[in-house]
Formats: sequence, C-alpha cells, structure tokens
Amino acid sequence: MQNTSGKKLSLEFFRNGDVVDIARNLLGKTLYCFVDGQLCGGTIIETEAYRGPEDRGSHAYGGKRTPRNETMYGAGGLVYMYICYGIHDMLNIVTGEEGTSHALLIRAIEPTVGIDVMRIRRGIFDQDTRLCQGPGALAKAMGLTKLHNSILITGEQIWIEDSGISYTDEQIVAGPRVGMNFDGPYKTIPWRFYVKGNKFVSKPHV
DNA sequence: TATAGGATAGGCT
DNA sequence: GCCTATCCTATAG
Repeated sequence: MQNTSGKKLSLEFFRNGDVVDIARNLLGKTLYCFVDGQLCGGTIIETEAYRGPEDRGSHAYGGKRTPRNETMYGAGGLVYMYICYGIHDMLNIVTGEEGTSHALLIRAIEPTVGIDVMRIRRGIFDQDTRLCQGPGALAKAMGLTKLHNSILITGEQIWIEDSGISYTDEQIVAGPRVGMNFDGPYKTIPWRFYVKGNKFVSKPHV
C-alpha cells in the first residue's frame, strides 16, 4: 500500500456549503479508490456542479425523483454513479443535507497512484494524459461502476484527501458544462471548473 | 410494453 | 470535425 498521507475529507466537507463552491474547492484534492485490491488515485483537476431542482442540467431538475437518481436525495457524502450513453459510468458526489439533491461530477484527475493498473484497465500504454481524461474514462481507470452507487466517499473503497494543493482564482477556469443539450440559462452557466493549462483536463477546452 | 434518447469517448474522414 | 457504439432509464401508450 502506498502513502496516502493527506487528510481525509470528512462528511461535513460535502454537507456544508453550496455544491458549486464544493465542486470548485475539490480542485487540487486527491481522489483515491481501492477496488479489486488495487489502490489508484490522483489529483482532481476538473469538476462540474449540478444544483438540485433549479438546474435544468441536473437529473433532479424540477424535483424529479426516480430509482436511478434516488441517491441524489440522500445526505451529502454519498457516491452517485449512473451509466451514460449505455457505456460510460459516471462518478458523482452528493452534497448538501439529506432531502436536497445537489451533486457534483468529477470529470478528470491527474493520476498519481496506481498508474500501471489504470493503464491496464484502459488499455492505454503510451498516453497517460488520457487515462482519466473525462468522466467515463476516469471511472473505467479507477475500476468504478454503478455497483458503487450510494456508498460513502469517506469509506475504505473511495475517499478524498487534502494533500495541501490549492489553486488561485487565476489558475482555475470556470466555463459552461459539457453536454448540456437544452436551452436556457443553465445551458451556459459556468459551473464547470478545471485547472488552467493542465494536460489531463478533458476536452472540449474553453 | 415499447421506444426515444442521454452529464461520452474513440475511431475514422 | 463527424459518427456511432451500446443499453439503461424514463416516459408515454
């Protein structure tokens, strides 16, 4: 087992504050997963916020509640996973108090631990920047699937640590979220955050 | 019960 | 840049 000497983020981190702020604050934190006996991890460098019932882009838009998105209504700190386009698993973290439905999507990390395992899972051996570049790729590299839905982000399988990395406002880009196929203010609201110039950020770049 | 479509990624033109 | 795999989910009938 490799060193993960940072401070594990508590449930309070995800329960207090606005999902948009939390998504932004996660940049620079380290995501770890221990799946199939393999430890993988990396620096979070791209996130998106989905702000509950008001947000047209959210699965919980208008207060919609179905078996798929039920996890979003749980207390902050739960992992919400679902499949997109029938192929890609997406890693989200629920925020806020129980009964609210805010969540953030982790879109990309810069791998630092278990890179060899990620290469095998992804079948990519010559371009490490692609290993976790995009939400579907990230989940695959980390070994995460919808089977991990509704587990805690503070457990033994998946957690986030503060390793002391922080970015200034000038190092963070806030732009429109990816894949918003509808009209209205939430189509372009700048709730996608990423580290400027980082080679591991997913396309499209703003 | 049927069917349209999606918070993507990779390969091809 | 465009195309589509692939399949679960939501929604309508």
